[in-house]
Amino acid sequence: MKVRNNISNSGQVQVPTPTLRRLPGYLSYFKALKIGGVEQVSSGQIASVFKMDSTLVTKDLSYTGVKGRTKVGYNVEQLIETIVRFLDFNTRENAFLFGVGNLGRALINYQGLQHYGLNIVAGFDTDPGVINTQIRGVKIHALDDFRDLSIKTPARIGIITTPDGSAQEVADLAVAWGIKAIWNFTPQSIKVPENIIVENTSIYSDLAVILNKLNH
Amino acid sequence: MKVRNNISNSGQVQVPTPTLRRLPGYLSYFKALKIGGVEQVSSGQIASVFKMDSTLVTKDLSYTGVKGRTKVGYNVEQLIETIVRFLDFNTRENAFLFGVGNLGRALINYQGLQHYGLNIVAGFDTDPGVINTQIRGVKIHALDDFRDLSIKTPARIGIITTPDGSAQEVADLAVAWGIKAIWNFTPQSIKVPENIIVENTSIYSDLAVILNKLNH
DNA sequence: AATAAGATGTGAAATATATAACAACATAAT
DNA sequence: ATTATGTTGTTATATATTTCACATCTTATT
Repeated sequence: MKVRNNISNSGQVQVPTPTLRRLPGYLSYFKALKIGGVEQVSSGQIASVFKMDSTLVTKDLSYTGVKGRTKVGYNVEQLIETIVRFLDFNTRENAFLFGVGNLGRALINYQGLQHYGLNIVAGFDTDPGVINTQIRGVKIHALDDFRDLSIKTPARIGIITTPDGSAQEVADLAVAWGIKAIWNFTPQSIKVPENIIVENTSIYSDLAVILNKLNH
Repeated sequence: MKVRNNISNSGQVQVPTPTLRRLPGYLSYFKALKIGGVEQVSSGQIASVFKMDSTLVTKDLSYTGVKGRTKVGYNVEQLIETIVRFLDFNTRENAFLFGVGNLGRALINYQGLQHYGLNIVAGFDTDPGVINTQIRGVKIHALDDFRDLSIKTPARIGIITTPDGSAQEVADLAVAWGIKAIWNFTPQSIKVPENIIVENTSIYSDLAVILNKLNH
């Protein structure tokens, strides 16, 4: 008999990916509540904002270990702290960014990522026009300097925002020099060794869903 | 007894959202194959590239109506055409973009969207510095001009790339003047009437998944 | 004090999605 | 021609996720 029950090998509860993907949305809402001076919030309120079932909210939150009080709801401050810690948004994780085009530049400029634990420590490109420039204090290097820099300032995450055609090439390089997880913003599918994590952020998937909802 | 069986009211088969989200990925791969001169591809090949079960690939493709040939596989050209039509990437859908910051600019510059059926016809902002400028032929207007423009050149999709705080305000305006679907790139949750479609593109969700995989 | 009402939290049921099993078939090899 | 093999496509099973039902608890009201 196979037992899974959301328990992984290490004995930790395996969080469903859909839950993991919803938590940052809640978090943003809770932060807005805090700014508005709200101290308590119920699963019903949350559910109505996100148009979902309130018990699903409860279940999602229960994974983080936060405790609510009957008839009162959850403490906003506590929700924020617990979720931030649960998602590792409080730890500082270094990342390299490959491909400083419009999207790459947008990501570096996006202060949000820093507040969510992601520290882009350097950018890389092949265009002499951007090499040695700085964006918000992040220096852009020639791709050839990657090896040296990855020794000096190691990073586990590589963000790929190159033109589609270069994605695989850059990914190979990144993996060769110690990147453990690749965040791929190109639509290109990337082949990596078994132990390397790849997360694809596909704008086109979202577009497909929108168009489908609009037309059907 | 409730019957769902993936059959919607209109009698059409309801496509699972996960399938819908995977199809653009396949499409990109098929386009690359075509450029490489490959004419046939099997579900097994596709599955190995995307590290998934081959029957799931078959199922996904079957929704689009494309037919493969036993022992041969699918015709690449045919796959591309069928998926493009299935996802409505061949129709031209107008969109307004609100908030011409780094991300907004990146999206307008991103030719990809045009090739996937999305036509950003105008940008809006409140910053006098960008109003009346042009990005790749897309004119940026004052937010106040939105009403007039939405009458002249109607669009069904509104893309929100404003600072978080303005998202709701802009969404209200967009809905008031006829936008049917909102593509929200801010982490802010947005309240809209029942009949309006909202699709949230949350970078933080992807980040949460990456960090979770890295650390657990 | 007792009762009512509104909330969390949990275990069971229902639904959705993915995997497995296999039949049907087309091509290549013998 | 016949057999072997690889591949599609479909039905059945397993797993994952969401919803439902309800017990429990906390506060407010009578």
